[in-house]
Parts: sequence; structure tokens; C-alpha cells
Amino acid sequence: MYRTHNNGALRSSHIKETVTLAGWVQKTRNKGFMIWVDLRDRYGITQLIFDEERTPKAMMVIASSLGREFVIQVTGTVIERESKNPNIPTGDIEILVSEINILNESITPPFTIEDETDGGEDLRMKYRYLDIRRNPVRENLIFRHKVTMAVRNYLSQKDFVEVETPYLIKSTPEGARDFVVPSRMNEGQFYALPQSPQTFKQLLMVGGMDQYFQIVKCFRDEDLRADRQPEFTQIDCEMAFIEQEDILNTFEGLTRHLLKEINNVEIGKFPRMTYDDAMQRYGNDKPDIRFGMEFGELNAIAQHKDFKVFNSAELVVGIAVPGGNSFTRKEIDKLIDWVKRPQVGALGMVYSRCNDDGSFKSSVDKFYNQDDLAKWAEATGANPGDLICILSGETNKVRAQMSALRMELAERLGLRKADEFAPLWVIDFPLLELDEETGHYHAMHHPFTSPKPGQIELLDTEPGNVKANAYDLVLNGNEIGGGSIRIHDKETQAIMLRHLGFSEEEAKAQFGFLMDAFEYGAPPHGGIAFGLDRLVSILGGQETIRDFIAFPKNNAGRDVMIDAPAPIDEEQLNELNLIVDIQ
RNA sequence: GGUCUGGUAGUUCAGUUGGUUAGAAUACCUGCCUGUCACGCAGGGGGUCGCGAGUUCGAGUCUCGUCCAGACCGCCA
Repeated sequence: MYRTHNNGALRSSHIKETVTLAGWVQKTRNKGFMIWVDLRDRYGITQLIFDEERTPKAMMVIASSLGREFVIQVTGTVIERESKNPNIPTGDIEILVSEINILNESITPPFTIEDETDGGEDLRMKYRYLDIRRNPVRENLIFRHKVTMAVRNYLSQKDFVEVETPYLIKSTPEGARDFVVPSRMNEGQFYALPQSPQTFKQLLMVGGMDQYFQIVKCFRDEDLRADRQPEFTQIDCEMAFIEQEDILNTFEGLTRHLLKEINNVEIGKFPRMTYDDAMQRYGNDKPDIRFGMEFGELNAIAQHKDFKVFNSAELVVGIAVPGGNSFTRKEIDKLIDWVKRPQVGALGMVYSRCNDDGSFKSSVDKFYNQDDLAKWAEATGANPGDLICILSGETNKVRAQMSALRMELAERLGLRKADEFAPLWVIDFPLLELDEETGHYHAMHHPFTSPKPGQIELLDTEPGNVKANAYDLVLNGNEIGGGSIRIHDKETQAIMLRHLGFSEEEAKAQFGFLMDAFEYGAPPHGGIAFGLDRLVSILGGQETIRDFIAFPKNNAGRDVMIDAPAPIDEEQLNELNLIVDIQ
């Protein structure tokens, strides 16, 4: 037996017991006459003691040779500490060691295995197994486990069945780029890894599975972000014989359960907002509603003077920054520089200070009088002491820019509190989205999403205005889930695919299996998928999902620990009938 | 594909207008230390300043290129 207890277990009630412990050497404190060793495992730290009066000389020599991260096993007696440490649970006791066994030595680790490590991101990823020894990373992984278990238990209790679907499937042209896997047995042919189990879960509904979920890896070959990995985990769900309302209620229930179970936060009915409202009020389809700063559209009260910038704009929109009048001129100039960065792309920013005496001082006083500015303040909800920031231009661009500014300001003002949770359903998404480059419409959600009743006719006349039975669950400004009521008849699916630019042959080749299935009594169905990595990181109050993933990929999609991806050898290529030709 | 930031000791960083032998903290090693727990004290070793070119009497510092990392835009049905 390697150990009788773990390193977080022993208390003063164990005093005089003989115990065997194993773990890693966190740190040694060698005073010459006495050596203390902090022994660590994932449960805690227990202090070992060696001293020249009670410990044989040979063992003192071994003890003083212990380095950081040595793996050792010790047997000894639990004794009361002469000076206790109230900061750790095992701080009342220590182990007077009688036997020591070095199970494995360690070279000096490249960064300190401590809560506040001195290691940078790069190093921590390269030596991720050492990083996982650190409390914060380990706790995040355990946190993820708890969330996952809570999800499984909740859904299982509600009669959902977890069914696995294949990872080696077929590439589809819509949506994200696929990761592809060459087939050895089928020369010149490729599998694709699923971007989601979408069609399979729909087929499970046709198969009568009724209520399905799966905690499943999905793959998208697109560029990464702090909250985006090429392989990520979804809580994928589908239900049959339901309407949108059923889905919203069921998964609002799940989310509420998680917030209660994991964060001990009670949240009532989740607010709902249409996509159009979200865009108008927040410039964004996943608004963070933990704070205000709603958009005030100023066209009617700002386009009546000689200010050409506003007069020529499709949209003039302002937000009130609480307490923003305290910004110095320099700070505001920096803010203007910030919105002019190419990533944001505004051409400039107009502002109006709301003084405590109720007067205003704007950057466009030449054009607008106090009455005008007062109306702006009213429209943006600005109070004395606030700063009104105004952007203008093309509607879609201005909304995106203002949304970026709103989030940036909220971040700077500390309004995005990690321990505050504001869920929100965004509903009535458009069915189609115009691709500016090609001029074609593509499915905003995916091609299996059903249009709102009676709107199919609009597909021909005004495709951009067709609304879908699609919904997103937004938490603190992040899309944590999205889904739709699906099309469940062949005819509608065919119409849909035709509008997405598929010929009849293409539609049949790509999705024939699904449309065939629809001919055999497909029930009405719909579902939702949650991004587990993102959900966990938000519940955990952190921004990057990487620290909730045991072995994440870096910015360039590389695993720097195992150094993947990598070339494969000639023999493997030959087997797969592949020729690699890099220019 | 693009924008921005960074790359200096094992590690995290500082490094002035381009000017002597490139520093600090921490880690590591040695010695001392009668209750440490961020132990303390004394000493020591440790540098291809990411890489390549250029400007210059002289480059960690300026210029260009390149590689790597991070954040973002595009992209992500």
C-alpha cells in the first residue's frame, strides 16, 4: 500500500497514529538542526519533520537531499506541531518520519509549482503536466467535472438519454471548415470530423429517441481565440414533440440548476429579447445585460443642424458612460484613438460631458446648443456626471463599433463582475444572413433550422427578413448555447436547401440521408447545444477557456507539449495515397 | 489574410538619448542557523539580449526581414 491517507486528511485527532503518505515535495525548509518538508498531492499539503534529536543521521542526509517535485513515500507518526499554522487545514499536525523512500527524483521544474506561478503561458503549456499540479488549474479541471456531472444528472433525471454519435463522418460545404481524415480503405476519400452531431441527433429523433443529449467533442478548422479552440466540447441536446417554448423552458431549467448547484446563485425567469431588439439596444446579438449603457438612437435629434458627419450617417447612436465626466481630456482622446483602431474601425467619436450642474460640454458645441445636448442626454439616459459617447455611420458597422466600445468601457469601469450572472434568451433570429463577399445568403444558424410559420413565402421576395425558430442563450455577454426548431419534412428542407444555393443533386448528395429519413414519419423536433468549455469558464468566473481544458491548443492551433500537428512519414502517406506538395 | 503587443539569466522582468564589464527579484548550488511554514543570514554559479541582415566608430537599444507567443479583426452554418 502506497499510502494510508492523502495529504489533506490528517488532523489533530490523528495524533499518535502511524501513517504512510506519498506525494510530491513542494518545498523543503532546512534549518540544519531541523528539516521540514511540505508534501503535496491533489488533496493538500502535510508537513513532514526531520530533526537531529529524533531522526537518524542517515535519514537527515536523505531529507536534506530532497529537491522540489521529488516523489517520496514516508512512514511516520502524526505529532502535534510546536508552532501551528492556521493557514492550512493540516496545520496543527506534522509527521515525524521514521521511514523514507524516494520513489522518483525530479530535475528542477521550469517554473514554480505554486498558485502564483512565475511561469508564462508558453512554458505552462509546454509542461502542462506540471501546470496541472498547480492548485488553480487542478481546481478548474475539478470544477469542470462538477459542471459536467451536474448536467448529466439533471438531464438523465429528466429522461434524456446520452447517445454517442460517430466522429468519422462526411464533410459538408456549409459552415466552418472541416478537419478531414483520409481513408486508407477507400482510396482518395476523406472523412470529416463533426462540427456538431447535428444531423445524427435529428436522425435519433426520427429513430424515436425522443430526448437525447451528448457531451461531445466537436471540431472546427477555424482560427482560434481566447474562448475558441479547434476541438471543443458541446452539451448537445435534442427533443421531439416539442415547441420552441418547451426547449426554452427545459434548458432554462438546466441553466438555472447549474447556477444554483455550482455558483449558489438563484435566478428567476430569464429575460427574453428579440434579435432585432438586441441589435438595436446593444448592437450585438449576445448582449451583456449585467450593466446598462443601452444605445440611444439620436438620428431624430442630431440630424437637424449643419454637422455633416451626422447628417450623412445612416445611424447616429450614443451611450451614457456612468461617471464618465471624470475622464480627463487626455483619457477621452485615448478613447477616441481606441475606437479608431482598425479592430474597431470607427472614423471618430463625438462626446458630450454631462456636468453636475446640468449643463453640457460637447466636442460639437459649434453645431449643437444646450437644448440639443439635453435631448441627447435624455435619449441615452445620461445623468449629470456621465459622459455621452456618440458614433455615426453605416448602421451595422456603427452598432458593432458601439458595442465594442460599450464592452471596453464596462471592462474598464469594472462593470463586468465575474460573480454576477445575467442570462438572457435572444430569440427570433433571422433565418438567413447575407454574405457580403459572395452576395449570397447562407443559413445564420444552420440549414435545418425552420422558418417562423407562414414565412416560407418570404424566402423568394425578401429573404433577409425571414425569421427563424432559432434562439441563443446568452450569459454575461457570451453565447453559451444556441439552437432551433428543425425542419422535419422533406419538402421544406428541399426548399430551404434550394434557397441556400444547393442544386437538387447537391442537396441529395449532401443531405439525402436526412431527407429520406424525413419521409418515414419524422416527428416535430428541435434542440440546443451548449458550449461546455465556455459555459464552465463563465461559471468559474474566468475569461479564457484554456485553463478549463486539460491539454489545450495554442493560438496557432498547436499542441506545444506533444508538438502537433506534425508531418507523417512517407510510408503512411503512401498507404493513404497522399502526396504532400508544399510550395 | 490583416492589426496590435511582447521576446534580455532556469523563470518573471528592468535596462535612460545608441556609449565602460547587461542588472533586480526569484529559482538553483555551497555554508551557517534550536520551530520553519513566502523561513532567515552569508557567499557562488548562471546571458547566442529569439534569429538574420543593415545603419553606425560603437546596437539589448535604431531600420528591414524572419521566427515564436499572446490579444483582436476577418473567419467561426
